[in-house]
Amino acid sequence: MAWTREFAPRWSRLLPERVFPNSSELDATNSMDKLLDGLNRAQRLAVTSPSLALQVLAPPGSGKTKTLTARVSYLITERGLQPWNIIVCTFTVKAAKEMKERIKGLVGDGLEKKLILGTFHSVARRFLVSYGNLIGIEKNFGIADMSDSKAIITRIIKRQGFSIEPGAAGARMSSLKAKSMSAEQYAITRKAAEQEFSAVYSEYEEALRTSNLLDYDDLLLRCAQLLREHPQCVSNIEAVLIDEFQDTNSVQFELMCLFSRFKKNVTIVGDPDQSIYGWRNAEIKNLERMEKRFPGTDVIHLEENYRSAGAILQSAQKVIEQDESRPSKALKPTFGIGDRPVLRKLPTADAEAKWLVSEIRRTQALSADLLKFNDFAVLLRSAAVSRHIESALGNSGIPYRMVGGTKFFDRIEVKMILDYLRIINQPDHNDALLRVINIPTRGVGDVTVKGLIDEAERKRSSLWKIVLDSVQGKTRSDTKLSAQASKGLTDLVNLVLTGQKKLTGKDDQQASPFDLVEYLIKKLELSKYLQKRYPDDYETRWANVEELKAQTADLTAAMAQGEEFVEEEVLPEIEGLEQRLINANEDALTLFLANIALSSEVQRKQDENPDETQQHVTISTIHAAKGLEWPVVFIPACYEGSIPHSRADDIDEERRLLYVGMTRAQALLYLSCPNKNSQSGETTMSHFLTQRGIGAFFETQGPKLYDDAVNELARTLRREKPDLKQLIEARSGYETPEDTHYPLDGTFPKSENARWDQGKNIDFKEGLYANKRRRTDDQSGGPMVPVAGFMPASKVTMQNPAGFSTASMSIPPKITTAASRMEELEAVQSEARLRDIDARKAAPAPIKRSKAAQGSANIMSFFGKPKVATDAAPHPATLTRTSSVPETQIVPKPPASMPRYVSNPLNDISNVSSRDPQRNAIPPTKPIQLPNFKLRTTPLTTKPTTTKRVEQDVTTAPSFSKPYTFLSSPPPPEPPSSPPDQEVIRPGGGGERIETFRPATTFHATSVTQVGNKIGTGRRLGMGRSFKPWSARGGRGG
DNA sequence: TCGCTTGATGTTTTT
DNA sequence: CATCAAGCGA
Ligand SMILES: Nc1ncnc2c1ncn2[C@@H]1O[C@H](COP(=O)(O)OP(=O)(O)OP(=O)(O)O)[C@@H](O)[C@H]1O
Repeated sequence: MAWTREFAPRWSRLLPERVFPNSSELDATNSMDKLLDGLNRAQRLAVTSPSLALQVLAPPGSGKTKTLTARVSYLITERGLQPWNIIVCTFTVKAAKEMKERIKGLVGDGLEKKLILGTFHSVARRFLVSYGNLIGIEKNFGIADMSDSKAIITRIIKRQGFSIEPGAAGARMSSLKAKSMSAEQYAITRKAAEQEFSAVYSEYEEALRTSNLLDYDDLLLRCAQLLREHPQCVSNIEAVLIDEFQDTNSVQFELMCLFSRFKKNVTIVGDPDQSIYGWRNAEIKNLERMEKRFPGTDVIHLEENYRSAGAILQSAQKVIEQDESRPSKALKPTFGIGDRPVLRKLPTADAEAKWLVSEIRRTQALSADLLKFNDFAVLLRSAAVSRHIESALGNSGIPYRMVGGTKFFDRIEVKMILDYLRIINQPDHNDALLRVINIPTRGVGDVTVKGLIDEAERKRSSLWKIVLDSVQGKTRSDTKLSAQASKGLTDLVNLVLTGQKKLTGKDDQQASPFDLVEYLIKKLELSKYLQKRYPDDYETRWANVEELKAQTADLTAAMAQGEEFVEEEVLPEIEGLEQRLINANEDALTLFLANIALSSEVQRKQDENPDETQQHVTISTIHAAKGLEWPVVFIPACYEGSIPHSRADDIDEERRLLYVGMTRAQALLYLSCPNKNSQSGETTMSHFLTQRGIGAFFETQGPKLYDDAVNELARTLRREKPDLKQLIEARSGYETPEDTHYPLDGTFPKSENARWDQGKNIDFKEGLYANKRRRTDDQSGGPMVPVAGFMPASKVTMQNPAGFSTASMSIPPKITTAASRMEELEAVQSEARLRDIDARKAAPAPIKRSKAAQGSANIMSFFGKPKVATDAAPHPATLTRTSSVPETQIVPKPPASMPRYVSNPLNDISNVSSRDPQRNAIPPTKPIQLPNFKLRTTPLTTKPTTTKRVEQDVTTAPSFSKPYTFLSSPPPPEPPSSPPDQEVIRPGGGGERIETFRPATTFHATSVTQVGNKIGTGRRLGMGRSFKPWSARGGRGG
């Protein structure tokens, strides 16, 4: 009996069959050739599997993502599914972008855009925008980002006089929400002790409601609710595909089920070993739950690894195996064994950074430039440890880009403008209003604000309404306003109302988001405000404002292109269901703001031929590196407390994190551990790397890179192997062809004193390190390689002007875009920094390093590339979608030469190109179909006022051509002759070396952009208090 | 009551 | 470097 049950539905669990390939047919079908090309047998089976529910479980580098991509294409081209009936969910925006690109390559331009593809959150948002009204969600709901949430929580706790910590409360609420436990439910089951928390939870939800906001969890929850109550919203969905399934939480799982409710066609790929989001309530259990929920789920395992050299896999395996609860699985290399990974000990974090740079230089040189900057990544447990590395890279002129860390849109000066936009878009956004109600200061102080808030609370109304009423005198406000407060609020109200009017104005009057930003900047006298508020910092901050302008301009231009933006926003039409129409300007603003909230990282697709100058080393958190790969990977700071992180509560997850990091490497992997961290605490190497026997899997120093090693490296990377003669030349011409500058035991070069060497964590390594230890003597202390960037530099990687462009780029004569403006401003800064350096040389007091910089981001990527309108076929009407894609359509060939390897996984991040003239020149706007939309033909042109302002600033600063000269000349910070020992920390000096300058291309997460390699180093380091030698501040130190 | 300065404080990972 | 509390002058 059981079997009938089981058997019967079996067939119904198969895909409707157009082609039902068996294995012999697999390679036969012609149109499928391209699809299956470059896939192994298991992958092909997965791609063409007739099962409705399919799990592809496989270790890193086995081509899961590739397989998923191919399956999407297969469903479209071979199974005849319409792309708009397919939902593809990824975990990050970056992954979504990349997948879209890959699918585009397989199914041809256009189709991929019609997929419902994005992160869970963005897909959920799309549904809520279209159908939210069905469950009482107002159309213009905003998204509460983390700072919104935190502000709300803090406010509640403060008002109630509770003692719980806002951060913890937030995390707990999120955790409850991720499990669909509402405030009401929680209130019922709560323990007495949790009363406070329960109250905060309820009030938080209430606050979100009043502000018409959804937080991240709400997006998922409410979407699930929508689909539960109105399943017809997904009645068209024929297939659902999920990437990185191991990182889904239970609401996401439910969403997946709901999406696939009708056809029950689900493909997921994942790897339990790579589950690193448990802290965000991801549940690996979902794998089993899926098997239960979709009886007959097929599981396919992929085994071969196509990414990494064998030795890397072995070491990674050795790490992950330490988790004993894990079923044993092997990683099967398809490449040669390669060089063994390196596990390197160094004296300090600073030395570690310098060593890292020297290894980049060395490997580049010895491989005769087989490796470009793009091929290197530095992966970190936490962004905080990036500083040494950033400055070391910067000091040697290596361009880099930082992913993660403080985000562009979180910078206060940017956030401030955004908050105003949000208020204009949605005045009831209490917290946005609260944040800027007195910024710039307009005479509305704490007391007034408090009074207004209380009143709002009492009347259960929004802050905006109270303010509006009291200003317009409709209500005799309960709060007495001082004359100045009253005036200030009136100004604010007028500002917002005018903004709204502009936004909704009719036809010609209608303002684009870009216009609005300009309007705000002008009306708020932002420049003046920033100057006053941040005198030392003004240039940077203003540059950020300019960047925001540029971003908005990009958006505006993209929308002027028309359809794409609407297309990505709208869902397919479903009979009998009304969908909210999208097209007006207001929606553009809403979408713009939403995308900012949903993009921890935004990136732009890089042009096909990234020219050399865009090359950069990537610095990223391990989390953000998931799913990516690089030829050479460094994982510094492998000590207890960093990885596993001291605050982590799941050690296994930390181990997996290390595993994920290690498996990003294709050819070379370096782990390293400083004996002292930057807080000058002594460190113990991560116990993941000190297990018995693991030492055998690592080398203690960087690879020697003789020619056969380089050749193998080339093979692993599927690149052409360098000429032998070149290799020999490179080697003989290189000063330090071996990684021997730093003693292998982690002591300082030439220093006999090894007092930190005491005991505990060396015992087992003793054997390993013992015989090599005295090698130290050979080190006559040759010049540190990192400095090479400053040298005349004929030897080292001179192919790469990029490394030096930081220093030598010149500012293009007369461009008036925000971006170029910014470059000038940055130049001013470097000038300032120079003065700083001089000052410090004069008075060499130890200076504390200050924290890293900002980045910028490009929101544009959400709207597609602002390409010049080409001969593109006229788009079918986007709002009413008929099946505009003939099934017979033959899939266009992919770009003839799909490179066999993906040389740079992060290509898509780049933007540098985006700042190119091409981009700066606003694409010729072709008339759009959207009736309501006002065209801007020259959005990027700086307004005269701005220009003047900036020019003034520039002229008050000394000529800025100087810094560049400086940067490309011999290293100033320390006498070039100074032996390496100089960097030894003087006991009691408290000091690390003084930073010389803040490297050029710091990009943060979000950051994708332009500030690019072109800028003469914008960000400052070591500025902080010490910066401003000429200012009144000086005296303190002595 | 507001605006500004000063000093003390603190830092995982991200949709 | 950002945030926050405390304190002072207007
Ligand atoms: N059959 C194959 N032949 C050659 N190369 C392949 C094959 N399958 C995948 N690759 C390559 O292997 C690399 C890893 O692929 P992919 O990113 O899809 O792996 P993954 O399983 O998703 O990895 P991760 O779990 O780390 O995200 C890519 O460079 C991809 O092009």
